[in-house]
Amino acid sequence: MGIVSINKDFGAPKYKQIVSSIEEAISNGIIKKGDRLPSINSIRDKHGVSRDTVLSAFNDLKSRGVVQSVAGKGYFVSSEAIHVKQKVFLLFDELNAFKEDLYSSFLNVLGDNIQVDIFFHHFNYKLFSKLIYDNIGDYSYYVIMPANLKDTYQVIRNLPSDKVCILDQMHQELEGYTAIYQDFENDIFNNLKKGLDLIKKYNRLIFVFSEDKQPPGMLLGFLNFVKQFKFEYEIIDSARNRVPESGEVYIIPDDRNLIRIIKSNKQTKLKLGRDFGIISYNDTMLKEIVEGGITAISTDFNKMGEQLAELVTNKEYVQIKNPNDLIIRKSL
Amino acid sequence: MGIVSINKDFGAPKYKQIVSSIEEAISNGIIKKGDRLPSINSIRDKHGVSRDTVLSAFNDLKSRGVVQSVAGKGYFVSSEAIHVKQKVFLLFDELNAFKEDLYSSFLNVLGDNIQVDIFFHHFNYKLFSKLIYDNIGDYSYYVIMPANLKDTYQVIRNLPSDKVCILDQMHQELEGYTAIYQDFENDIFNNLKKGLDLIKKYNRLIFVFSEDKQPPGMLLGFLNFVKQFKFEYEIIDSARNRVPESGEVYIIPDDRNLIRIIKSNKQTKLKLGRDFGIISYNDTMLKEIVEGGITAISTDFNKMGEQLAELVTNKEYVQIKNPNDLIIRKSL
DNA sequence: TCTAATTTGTGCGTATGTATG
DNA sequence: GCATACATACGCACAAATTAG
Repeated sequence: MGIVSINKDFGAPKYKQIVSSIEEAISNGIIKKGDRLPSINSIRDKHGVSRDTVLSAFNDLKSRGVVQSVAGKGYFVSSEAIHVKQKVFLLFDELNAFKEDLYSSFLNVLGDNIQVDIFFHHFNYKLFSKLIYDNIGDYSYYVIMPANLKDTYQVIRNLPSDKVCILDQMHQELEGYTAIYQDFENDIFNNLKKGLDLIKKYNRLIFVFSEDKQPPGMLLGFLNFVKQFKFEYEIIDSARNRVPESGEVYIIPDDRNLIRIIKSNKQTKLKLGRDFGIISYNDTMLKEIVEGGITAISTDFNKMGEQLAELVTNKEYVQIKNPNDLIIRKSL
Repeated sequence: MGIVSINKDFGAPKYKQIVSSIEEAISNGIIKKGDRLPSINSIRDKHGVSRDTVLSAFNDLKSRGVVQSVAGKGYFVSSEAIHVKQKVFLLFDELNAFKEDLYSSFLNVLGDNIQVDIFFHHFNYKLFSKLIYDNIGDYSYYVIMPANLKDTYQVIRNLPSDKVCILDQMHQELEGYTAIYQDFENDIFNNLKKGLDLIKKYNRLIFVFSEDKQPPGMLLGFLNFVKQFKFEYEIIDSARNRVPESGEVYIIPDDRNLIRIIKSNKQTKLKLGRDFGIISYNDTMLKEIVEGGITAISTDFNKMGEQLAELVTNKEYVQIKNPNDLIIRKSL
């Protein structure tokens, strides 16, 4: 295989494709400072392009100080400092408050010369698939939050696997990819266990769980917990029209349901954190002060954003479990 | 046989026949993503139509994201999703909680066959400018939130003015454009006036105003109010290290400062809504329940999203002042 | 390095049919 | 019947990008 490749990217001019394939070879360490580039004529013959096309590519690199030419000898790499402008494809499920932290810490750690484009699939497989197919080859890195969509591997495998990072929810079929994920099953189990003493004040756990939005691991972890510690429990998919009763603890991943419960409790005389409890999911600033503080099981979205930025810049192959913690406040 | 055929359908305009024959070729798999379309001139010669006719057909496909053009090379199929009838370019300032309502009601009213791409300029003029220049001609409608960036007209005037809507903050230089805006100066004045009886319980107004993020009209409206009703006042740019004192009312556009004030008040014995007051800006769900309810001056973001969707589908030329209201809760 | 061919991008002028009031 | 606006269609000219020889 040669260093240069042309016609991977249909839209780009040929000379730019030559430039970027050489830049890539340098950044991957295939060619190093002092190495000779293939001659102009050899590239012309091998790829069937005009001599001028190769020349304009080399001139581009030369004007930027990446290569130097020596008459009668050839072109040589003179600097490995290529400022490849990176573009990152960031595919979220939906827009919501706690992505603010993730996104802004991601951008802060990334440099200014990296462009990030955001997309949302809204839990719609066809849209998910279209967004990825339409953008194959256009980005230097793909960050994908598959949420609980199934069969995403069928789409994702069309991307270069060294340029993909799976975010938040991990699926078996995607095991081979770089990922920053939450281990929902163990996290909810361990964090409930961590709050066991406080939960024991109550006698009944209500999990507000929607199959469409929440990951299945959450449910499994919850069920493990109630079985192991022999709690009475109930699973409901919405808190609409639900009025809390004494001795109940609500575990609420979705903020709309959180508000429903708190508002409907205004009718009762129950005191939150004494007569009934709430454990929320995904911490946001406002939860620090709502009703004196809402207890939350939450991953550290700032940390997730920072680590993601490091992955994008360093292109390591790793699977990172993002830390998750129980933040105890007055609602429990 | 060529890909394009004209005069099968005598009723339809020629450019639309070209569009649909290309769509048909894509859906039949005759041309695929990455393939080059016949050149404009070749279609003109082959079918004896004007160059302009072919061009308007290609522009239609381009604005829908089906094809992309590369100057000097040709038109290339970039997406096989031919059911997308419109693509909308949506440029926000930053990602934050209340945009959730705006965005989701916008999408709900828009049909399924309209694709929306979101971008953020982060109050950075160079980024703002680059994002627009990079996407000229690629969308059928441009929704732009200039925030308080200056000289945006220099960039925006390069877009077709009938395909642009200015969102939220209006500037004099952008007066000619379709817009859904807030009249910050009058809204803050009128809403403070509406809450006058409650504000009168206190004797000093503190406005937490940052020039970088908040629109200048807000400050003007506030100053009009304190002058007309002879309130003592103070303007600070951050609530960091600020501890509320008795008799103060805080007007707080930014949620981080809101939280700072509420948290720092835990040190004091002051009761919110009696000893000191808070008026927040931009209502979100959680403000209904924070500290028993935070009073907010807020525009109706759901309404804004709905009206925006109507504008995009009907392409009317209007300037709409989005309704704004004082939502009185216990914090005042 | 120069010239040429091809292609897109843009602007201007003109003409025709259709819908609207 | 008349005036106006709009979409459609055509022709021409020139600029800029790409590629080839």
